[in-house]
Amino acid sequence: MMRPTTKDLAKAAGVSRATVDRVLNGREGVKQKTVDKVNAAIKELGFVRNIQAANLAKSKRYRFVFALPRSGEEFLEEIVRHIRDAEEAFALDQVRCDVEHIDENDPHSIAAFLASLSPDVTSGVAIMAPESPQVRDAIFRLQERGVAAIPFISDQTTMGTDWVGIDNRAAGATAAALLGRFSKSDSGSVMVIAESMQSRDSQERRLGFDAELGKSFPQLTALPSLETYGDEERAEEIITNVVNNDPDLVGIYIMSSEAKIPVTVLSKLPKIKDVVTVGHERTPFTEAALHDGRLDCVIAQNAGHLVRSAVRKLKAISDKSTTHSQQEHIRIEILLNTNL
Amino acid sequence: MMRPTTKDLAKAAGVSRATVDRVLNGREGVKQKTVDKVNAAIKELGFVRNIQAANLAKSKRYRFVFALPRSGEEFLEEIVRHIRDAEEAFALDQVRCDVEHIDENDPHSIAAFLASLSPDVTSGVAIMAPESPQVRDAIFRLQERGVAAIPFISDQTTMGTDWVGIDNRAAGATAAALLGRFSKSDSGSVMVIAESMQSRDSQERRLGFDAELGKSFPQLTALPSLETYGDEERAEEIITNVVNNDPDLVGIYIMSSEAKIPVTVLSKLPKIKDVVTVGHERTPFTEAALHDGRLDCVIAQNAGHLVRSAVRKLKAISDKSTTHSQQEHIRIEILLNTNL
DNA sequence: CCCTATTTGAGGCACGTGCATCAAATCAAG
DNA sequence: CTTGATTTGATGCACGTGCCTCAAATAGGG
Repeated sequence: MMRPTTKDLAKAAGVSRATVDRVLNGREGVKQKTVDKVNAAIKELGFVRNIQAANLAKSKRYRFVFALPRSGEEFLEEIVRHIRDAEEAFALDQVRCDVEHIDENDPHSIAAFLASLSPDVTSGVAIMAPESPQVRDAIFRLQERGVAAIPFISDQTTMGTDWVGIDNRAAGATAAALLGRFSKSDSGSVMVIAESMQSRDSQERRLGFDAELGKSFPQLTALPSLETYGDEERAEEIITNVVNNDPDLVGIYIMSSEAKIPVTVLSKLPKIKDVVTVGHERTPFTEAALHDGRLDCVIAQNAGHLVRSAVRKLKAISDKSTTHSQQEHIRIEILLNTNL
Repeated sequence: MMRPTTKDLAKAAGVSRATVDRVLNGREGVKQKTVDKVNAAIKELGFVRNIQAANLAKSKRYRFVFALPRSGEEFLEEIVRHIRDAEEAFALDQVRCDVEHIDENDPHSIAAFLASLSPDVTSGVAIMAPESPQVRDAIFRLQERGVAAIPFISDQTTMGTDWVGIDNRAAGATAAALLGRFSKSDSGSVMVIAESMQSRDSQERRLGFDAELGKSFPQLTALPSLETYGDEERAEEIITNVVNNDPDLVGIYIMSSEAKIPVTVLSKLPKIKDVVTVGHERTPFTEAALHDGRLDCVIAQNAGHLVRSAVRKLKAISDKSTTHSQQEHIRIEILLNTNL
C-alpha cells in the first residue's frame, strides 16, 4: 500500500541507509557488488524516490530561463504572458521562470549567453532560436554542466527527443487541407506568404503544404513563397502585385507566426470574392480577424501548453525522472470563429 | 528570495508557531483578534503554505475515483486508458486513481454509490453521469463531508465553475461550420444522428449546430434528429431510410460520442457523392475513418487533457488551493487526416 | 480580589530524503 | 600477519509543516 522508502530499500538490500544514499545519488566509493544489490532491491520493491521530500531536504528551487528572440510579435507576447501564468501555476512546485531576450540572428551571442548560465543559479533553459552549429554545441555543453536545455518552438532537429513544439510539416499539410476543402472553386492559384523562408519552420510548413495540396487538391496551384521580411511596405507591394495580376487567386496561406501585416494589407485591397485565407497562431489579432471574416481559419499551437510542457520537461530532466510523453505532445489546433 | 515559512509568519504576527498552526488549519479556540493578526501577516509576507512539506508531514496520499457509465464505447475506453496514464503521471504527487462503473440510467444507485464514499479513503471523485436531482444532492453532500466532487464530461449545469468538459453548444456550432464550409453544394439537407436526444449534451450540440447552420449556411437544412439508441439494426433501418428517400442529402452530422455504428452503416450503403460527414471524439475507429475518408472531420475533446484536468481540479479542491483556469479550459479540437 | 475557563506558548516527534562526520569493518598488498 | 587504503555502518541534523501534550498566561465572571 505505502510506497517503499529508502529505509525499506536498505533493509531489502541488506545494507545501511547511508549506502543506499550513496548509490541513489551516485557517490564514489561503493563496490560494484553493493551497487548491484541496491539496484536489485530498487527493482524488486519498485522504489521511486519521493521527489517532494528530496526537494524539501535540499530546499531545492527550480529556476528556468526562456531564451526568446527580441521581437514585437504578438505571438511572442502571448508566450511571455503564459510564462507568467506558468510561474504561478508551478509556484507550488518551487518553480521560477525568467525570460531573457536573445538576438535570433546572432548565433555567437546566443552561444555566449548560454555559456554564461551556471547550474547553481539556473536549473534549465528553453531556447527559441533557429538551429545553428554554435547553438547546438552550446546546448550540449550546458547539458554536460548539469543545466537542462531544450529547444523551444524553433526546431533544432538534430537534438533528438527533447523538443517542445509542433510538427510543422503536418501543420502546413493541415493548412492545405482546410484551404482546399473550404474553397468552392474548381481551380485556381494559392498565394503563400512568409516572413522569411530562411527558417527551418517555414521550409517545413511549405513542404507539408505543397505535399497535401498536390495530393488532395491538384486543381489548386501554390505560387512561389512571398517573403515580407516583416516589413509592411514591402508586404503591401508584393501582395498587391499578386492580387492585381492573378485573376485566378482563390486562396491565401499566411505561414508566418505574425499574420497581422499580411491580413492588414489584404483588407485594404478591394475584396476578392471567394478567397479562402488561412493563418497561424492565436493572438488577439487573429481572434479578431476570425470573428470578422478576414481570416477563415487559423492553425495554432497552444501557447500555454507549449510553456507548461517546456517547464515540465525541464523539471523532469532536472529531477532525472521521465516525462510521460502523451501529455507533452503539442497538438495542431484548428481555430474557426465557432471554437474560440 | 526564500519563501516565508510558518516560523517567519509567527515572528511577523508576534505569536507562536503553534498559534499560526491553529489559524492555518482552522482549529478552534483562537481569539478573533489573533486570527486577524496572523492573516494580516500572511498577506504582508505573501505566505503560501508549502504543500509538499505539508503532504509529507501528513503522509497524505490522494485517491481519486472516476465514476463512469458501464459501456463498451471506444471513447470510454480511451478515457480509462488515460486514467491509467494519469496515475503514472501523477504518481510523484502521491495520486492514485480508480475507475468505478455506475449505471448512468439509475440516478438512485449513483447517489447511493456516492454516499458510500468516505473522506478518509477517497479524496475526490469525478462523476460522468446525466444530471439529475438525486446526483446533484449527492454531490453537495459529498462536498460537505470533505470529499472533492466534480462533474466530468456530462454536464451538471447547475454545479457552477468546477466542471470538466467542453462547451457542447460551441462544439455543435463548430460541426456545422465545418460541414457547411466543406460542402461544395449550393443547397441540400443534413442528416443528424444521435444515440439519444435525452441527454443534455445532445441537446446542446443540436442547438449549437442549428444556430450556426441557420446563421452561416441558410442554404442547408438540418433534418430532425435520428436516434439510434445504440442499436445497430435500428440505426441501419432509419439511416437507410433517409439516404434512400432524400436525394438532396449533402451532409451527415453524427452527434454521439460513438460514431462507429452510423459510419459502419453508411459505408455499407452505395456511396453518395459529395456528402460531408462529421463525427465526434477521437478513437481508434474515428482515426481510421478519417484516414480512409469515411469521416471528413472529427470534433474532439482531448481525453488525456480531460482526465488530467479532472485530477488537477480534484487535487486543488482537496488542497484548498486554487487552480489556474487557463490550463483547465478544455478546447474543442478539430481533427482532419492531416493533424492526427 | 480570586477562581475557572479560555487562549496561547514551548517543545518535540514525525514524514522521506540529503548530507556530513566518524568509527568500524573489510579488503588488498607487502 | 601487519599495514594502510577502501568500503560500509551508525548517527544526527536539516528541510517545512502537521499534530500532540503540557504548562503558562490571559480573560471573564462572581
